[in-house]
Amino acid sequence: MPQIAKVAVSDATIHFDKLYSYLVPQELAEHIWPGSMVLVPFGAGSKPRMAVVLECGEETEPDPRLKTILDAAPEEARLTPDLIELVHFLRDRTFCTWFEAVKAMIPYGAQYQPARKDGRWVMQSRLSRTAEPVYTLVGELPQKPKPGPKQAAAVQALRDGPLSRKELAEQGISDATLKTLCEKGVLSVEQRDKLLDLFASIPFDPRPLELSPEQQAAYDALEPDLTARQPRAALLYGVTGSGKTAVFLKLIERTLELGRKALVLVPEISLTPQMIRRLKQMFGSRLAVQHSALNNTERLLQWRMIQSGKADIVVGTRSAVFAPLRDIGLIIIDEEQEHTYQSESAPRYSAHDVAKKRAAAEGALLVFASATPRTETYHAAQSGRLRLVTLTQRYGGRPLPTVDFIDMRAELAAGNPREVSGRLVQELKVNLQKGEQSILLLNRRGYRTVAMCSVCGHVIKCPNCSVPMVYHKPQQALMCHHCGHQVRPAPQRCPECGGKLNYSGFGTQRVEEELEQLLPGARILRMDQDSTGQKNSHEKMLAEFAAGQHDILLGTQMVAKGLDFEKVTLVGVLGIDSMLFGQGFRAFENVFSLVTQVIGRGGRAELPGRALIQTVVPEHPVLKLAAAQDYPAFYRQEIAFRKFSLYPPFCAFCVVGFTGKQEGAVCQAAFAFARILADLAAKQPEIPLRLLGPAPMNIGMLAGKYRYKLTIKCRNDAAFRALMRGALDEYAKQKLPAKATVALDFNSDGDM
DNA sequence: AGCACGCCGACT
DNA sequence: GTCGGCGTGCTC
Repeated sequence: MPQIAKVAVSDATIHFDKLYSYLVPQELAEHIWPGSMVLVPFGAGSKPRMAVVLECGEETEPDPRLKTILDAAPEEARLTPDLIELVHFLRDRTFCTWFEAVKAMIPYGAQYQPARKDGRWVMQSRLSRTAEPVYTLVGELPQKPKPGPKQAAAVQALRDGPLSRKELAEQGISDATLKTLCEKGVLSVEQRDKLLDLFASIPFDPRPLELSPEQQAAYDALEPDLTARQPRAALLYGVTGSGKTAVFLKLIERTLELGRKALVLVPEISLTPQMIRRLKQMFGSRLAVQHSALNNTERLLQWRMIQSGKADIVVGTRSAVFAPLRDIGLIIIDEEQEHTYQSESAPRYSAHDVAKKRAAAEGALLVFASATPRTETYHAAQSGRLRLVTLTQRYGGRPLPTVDFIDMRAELAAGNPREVSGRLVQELKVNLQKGEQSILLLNRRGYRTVAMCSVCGHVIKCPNCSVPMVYHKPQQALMCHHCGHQVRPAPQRCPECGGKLNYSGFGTQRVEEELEQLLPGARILRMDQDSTGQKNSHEKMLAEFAAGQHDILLGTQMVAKGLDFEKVTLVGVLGIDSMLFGQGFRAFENVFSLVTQVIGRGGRAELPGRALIQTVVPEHPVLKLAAAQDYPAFYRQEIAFRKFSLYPPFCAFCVVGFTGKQEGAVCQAAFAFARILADLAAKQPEIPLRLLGPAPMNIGMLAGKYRYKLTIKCRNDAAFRALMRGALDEYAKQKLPAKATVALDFNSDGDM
């Protein structure tokens, strides 16, 4: 009986994304299972495409038009049954295509591409180098023919132990130097699997965990949920500096004792090194890592390590939630309020939802942790759907920093044209004299943030995006922060009327310059996307600051996170108002979280901390509550607002986005979809929903594409999703989709 | 999205 | 009479 495989093909769009049946050739029969990556002929030209098998079966009389699978990948590239289940889950929840879901779960290196071999189409791994040369010092450097400085440096670098070619290259030692030294017999070289090298420098140094009574109580509250082997979820709400990590470590330890595995998610790469360090010290080499700073090979090898059961703990960013771990007993989502847990491109999933699904499937304990949880999460804890565990004491009983507001209206009235207030300058000087460090937060990069005509009021916007362009001093150019478009040199005259352009608004570059003038000799470290361009520079900068090489750390929200700095006693918050009045229903929550975090950076060790917040609305309740670090009060206020305005958690938000190059077509598509949806919804009045729009998105044009949205306040359940699926099918039947692309987003805070 | 099939204007 | 314009429809 002929074997049939149903596959999902790559590069499908939503209106032809379905499972296609193919004949399985005899010679591949052994290799094709659900989850197999295969190569199939597709379309009129039967061009080879990548696909993944989702169902296998037999048919007595298959459709004679069926084509035959060309090739299949080896077994190690196969999706496990639980990941196949997640593919279905993602497609159902995020309205992505089958293959988009598959791609999100498989690292690039495990993906394949079509290639031509001996006149046949085969699939080829995108990666071939899984090993790298490692050099070991085996002899002394002969002094006779005087060695060059590079050779000496190479020998010096290898005194502490073997290093890989990549690590040596980072120190400026070339292949040629290494080759010569090998020929001289000073070094030996061997090929080594790359995965053995990752984090080898961190020593295995387990120490018994000492928990404070409060931490122990938190652990004791969570431990029964861990041993229950049932789906359980909890919120570990702990104020900044209360030592949530110690509780995580204890829980992980217990998970491993139970013979199960642990998955730890962190919001961004810059926070992984610390988590890796602590886990590695405590648990040794059975730790795998998944995040975007790994190169493709590293990522693949870590992935294979997980898949083959050689990892007990996985730590990583959002996509690590798909790690092919088996028998997961514990999933931790640290800093759960961070928006990086939401994917902003297809599949538009949230790590929370995937983690919930996995915890349910595995009978695992899922722990959300934060000092400033999302309103939805805290609400779930309040209503008993999550176990609420609280840590209220700062480590070592340290007091909260004292917080003062600086009224920038008064500052302006007093004639200070600068962004940095007189009071803040005074305090910075005090810190400089005492040799203590300061952190300044300004969540805007660049030098001048607006270029406006003094005559006609025209604001220079990006030609591809409807956002003002920002002047960057190093490049002497106007730059678009969305698409990267540059105008160089920055114009002096209005392109509309020829009037003089005024540059205003403050970015980190400008404030850095002001501080240099006001505090001559101060060592200022500016940290933003422009200054952390190269790989690892972010980490290096934080390490330098921690080592006391700078007096002031000035930067965007990246300064609010990361290492603990013992000598920081002053925190300044600048330009927070624009965020406070920003769009999206999460604006207050985001401000509260950011301000709370950055204030918490100060006064961590012996020295007490203080913070200054510059604002034109010092009476604003969100700022006041952040200053008091009073999350429960903030929550009470926010939940009331959410309830009154019908925002999550009291409803779900579904944003349908329409993008395309012709505004007319995009707008028309949005209205057509709204019509279709309204008609369908009218037939099912029992499904609660409210349609808002269509309307242009907040950024009406991005990278040359017009953007419209249709917002639906709804209940995100199976009935609603079925309704949306129906609307999309109907929409696809009409001819409009050619000119506008549709995308659904259930995680949005009002825009896309 | 690509690609082929299909039915009307300017070329040999 | 033919080459090619891109409208329409399908992709196992």
